[in-house]
Amino acid sequence: MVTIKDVAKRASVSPSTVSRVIAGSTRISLQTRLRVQQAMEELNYVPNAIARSLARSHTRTIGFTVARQADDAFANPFFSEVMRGMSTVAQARDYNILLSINPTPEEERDKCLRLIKERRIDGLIVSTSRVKDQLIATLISEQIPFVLIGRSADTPVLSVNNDNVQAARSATIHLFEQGYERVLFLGGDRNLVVTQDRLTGYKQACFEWQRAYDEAFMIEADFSIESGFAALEAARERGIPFDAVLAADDLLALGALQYAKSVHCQVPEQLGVVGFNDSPLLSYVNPPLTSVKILAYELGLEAMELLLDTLEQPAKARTKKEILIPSELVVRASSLRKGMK
Amino acid sequence: MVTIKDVAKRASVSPSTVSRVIAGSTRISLQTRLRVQQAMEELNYVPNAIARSLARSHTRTIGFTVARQADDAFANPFFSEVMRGMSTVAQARDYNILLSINPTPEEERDKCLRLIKERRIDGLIVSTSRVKDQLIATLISEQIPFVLIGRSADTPVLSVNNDNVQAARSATIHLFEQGYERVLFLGGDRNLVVTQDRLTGYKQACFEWQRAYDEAFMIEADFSIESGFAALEAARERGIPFDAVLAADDLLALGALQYAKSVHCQVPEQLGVVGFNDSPLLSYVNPPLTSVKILAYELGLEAMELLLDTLEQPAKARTKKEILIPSELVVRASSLRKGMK
DNA sequence: CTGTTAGCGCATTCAT
DNA sequence: ATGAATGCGCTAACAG
Repeated sequence: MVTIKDVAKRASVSPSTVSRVIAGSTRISLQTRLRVQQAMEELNYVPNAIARSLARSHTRTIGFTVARQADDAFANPFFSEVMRGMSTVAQARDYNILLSINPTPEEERDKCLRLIKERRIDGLIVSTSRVKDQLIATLISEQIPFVLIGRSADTPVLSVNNDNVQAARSATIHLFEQGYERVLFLGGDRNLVVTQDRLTGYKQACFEWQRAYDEAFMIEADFSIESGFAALEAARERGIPFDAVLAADDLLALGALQYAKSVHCQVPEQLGVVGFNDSPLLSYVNPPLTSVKILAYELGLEAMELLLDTLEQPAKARTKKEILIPSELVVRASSLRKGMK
Repeated sequence: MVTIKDVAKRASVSPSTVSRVIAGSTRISLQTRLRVQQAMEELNYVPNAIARSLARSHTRTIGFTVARQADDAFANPFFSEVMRGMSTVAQARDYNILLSINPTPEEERDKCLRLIKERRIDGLIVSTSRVKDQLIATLISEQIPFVLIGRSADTPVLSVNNDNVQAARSATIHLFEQGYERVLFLGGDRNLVVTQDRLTGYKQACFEWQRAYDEAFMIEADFSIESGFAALEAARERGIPFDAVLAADDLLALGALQYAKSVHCQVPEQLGVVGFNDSPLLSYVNPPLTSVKILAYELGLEAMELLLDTLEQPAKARTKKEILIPSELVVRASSLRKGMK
């Protein structure tokens, strides 16, 4: 392995001089700079990032953590897109990404803590938040630099989120405008902040349109087609009337479609359905599904940008910035009763 | 930050002793071991992985690289699943994963090389291979430990692959069995080894069933619905007759479905369609799409296992092991002319 | 502008 | 079984 010493020798300077040209110090004569650079090239020298990290006590690598529980998620392209976004700016700003996929929130918490304490990462991007999020609480109390993709329900933190409330509200109103009377909210895990926010938006729309809201209108399900199906079946059995469904995820929405088929109920004529995430194949299901498109790539991008800014200028970190990324309702047949738009 | 010295002091031993109990050395009296362990806990000590890496000259982190070009790919859950698989064994064996997403093969090559030379990673998992793959060639000549997910067209390397040839063969035969006469191969980038292997399987089936094969039967497209659509339209315009399509990807297959719809051609009656990857929503498109299910999770898992084994026992690395993961044809309506199975 | 010195936190000889 | 000494490769005062 070729080290800084080898370069120094070849350029007939001291190691510190080499270190300086690597760091791009200005107080170096053009002469020696050139000589050193040449030596580096001739020797094919690449600085050892580990040694560097040890000396400077930071690593230029960012952790990205996913609690695999919250992931229908990891099965849909959402995370891939987030990663692409993060990667783009990481690349541009010369950072690396360390991936941490964990089966449970507990393991996630321990793993992240360890990564930090081991000094493997300088900061963290967290991808899902629950109501009393252990990870976030720990991160705060340990003063670990991080940004959340999503929203923190408890303490304000640096975060970039999509406008779930607004999006759910628009989607619901869209259904009302299409003439649906009783919209059900078909949500995922109640403890996820996303679910809560979407529910809030839904309620808000109900309120604005002066539609009755009842606890029974919120039905909870896992993020799966089967679960969505089952939830609606259960709702019907309990005698809850409805002619539309706002699903907090496309899989759930698909479950609603399945349900409709099973009870010979026409979509969109007798049942309107809207999903979340705008999964790629959605235009090809039958009927094509209306869905809220979320800009996952942008979420990842902004999150990384925010974190790196914070890391590089700790002073600015005082204000707990919260970035909001707008989403878009992609209207397709499954919610178009009036054939309009 | 609490270091090994702090622990040493508190346990009234030397730093090297602490280092030994961390490493699990046997030549340590139970007494002192206990004392040290207690001190570590009391101080909440976690070894600095960077310092450790520098001293031992390896990092216990593995790079995972994706050339974003080959990725329809990154848009479908394939990569997510691969990562989950990798992550599972990494976690179990106490390794970390460094993510590298690159826009082009060239940048990918440079980035990976750099990660290695910077000593950030001990080894690499590569996710797509092309015909004269620059990355792989470089990796070999630089003697960098890596395993390929896929197959190397040029030199034998450590790899874990799914049985593309066999899978394509079975899928094609399935179409023949269903009574289709002229099946077209709708492939992605010709330079991808996957494409080639699937084409080989397709040809093999043609040969076995004594069907004519012509270069014109292989049509190339990007990994997108539109491109698949366009490719079939072009084929028809060129007067190539066909009544079935084996698509090397689900998106392409969907393009075929679109095409069929546009020319009022019934699927599966007048056109049989089979895809690859078994994307989650496929059962819900119309008609439900037959597709080859690939065990991406297993691919990632085996790849990581293989790489770590190699890293930890360099001796075994001599034989260029190639693991094959079987896939499964999931038959749905889009290819079921005879209503059988 | 450049060289010298002293760590960064840990692992690993070599003694004892 | 344990301690002292040295080095991993680089950065960062401190001199000059």
